[in-house]
Amino acid sequence: MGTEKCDCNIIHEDVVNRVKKGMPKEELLYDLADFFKVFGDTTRIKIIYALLTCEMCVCDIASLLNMSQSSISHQLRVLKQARLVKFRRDGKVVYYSLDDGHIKQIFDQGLLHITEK
Amino acid sequence: MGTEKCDCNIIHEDVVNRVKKGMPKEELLYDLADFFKVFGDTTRIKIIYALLTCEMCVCDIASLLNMSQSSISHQLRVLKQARLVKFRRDGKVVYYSLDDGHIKQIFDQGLLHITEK
DNA sequence: TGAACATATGAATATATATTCATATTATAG
DNA sequence: CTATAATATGAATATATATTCATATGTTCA
Repeated sequence: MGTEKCDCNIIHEDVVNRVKKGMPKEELLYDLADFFKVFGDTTRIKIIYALLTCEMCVCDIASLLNMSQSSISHQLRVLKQARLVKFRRDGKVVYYSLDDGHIKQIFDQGLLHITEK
Repeated sequence: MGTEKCDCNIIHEDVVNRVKKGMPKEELLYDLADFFKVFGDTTRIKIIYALLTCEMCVCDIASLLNMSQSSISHQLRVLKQARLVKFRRDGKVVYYSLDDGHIKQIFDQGLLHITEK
């Protein structure tokens, strides 16, 4: 070998091989990490929580979180790209709302973990 | 006011106030983002997926993922701090395993989202 | 048409974080 | 006790990303 990145011996080769077989495809794991990355930011978490109550326009979200319109808009783009929010335009105003049914359940599972013990 | 971070007008003050009331505490939202941040990295996702099958030692995980022992150890520390993995020592070898019952469900919800449509 | 407003976005900056490298710690075997 | 192996960890580096700033785009209304 020689070009192994791993700098230690395989202690349990059978285990490693068995686990390797059960691992999902690299790409799927990458996408999954990318998906959770979206939830890994306080601002985005707050936006999502707000939208759990009702749809809101960009200004309202900025007011609610006391943050700049620009930063909210940037984060809404991230949420949009992750297909977590959708929007509708009404004149000058753009209303954002949630576009995923799993969010609440994912949040609840997360809350279960952090409030546990 | 004047010291408002938000640079736009509140268009729907009633909505903002209503949503504000429903928002969880700042600290909880921060903790939740911190929790999901742990899942937002491919290496950690892979480690967790591996441990879903069975407990593994550091070397085995490094071999499995073809990464250095050090980086795996660093990431295991993150997972440990997030109370997502636990470990037991057997001589020189340290075995890691999952320490949370919600992980599988959270992953499944995430997979539902990314494989949808 | 043009002024005003809501939103979007590119670039710059600041900050967070993943990996590497070198080395420390802990345990076993001889 | 010493050499070796498995793991842990601090510091440095490289990379990702959140926010800001300036400005562009799109829409309404006078």
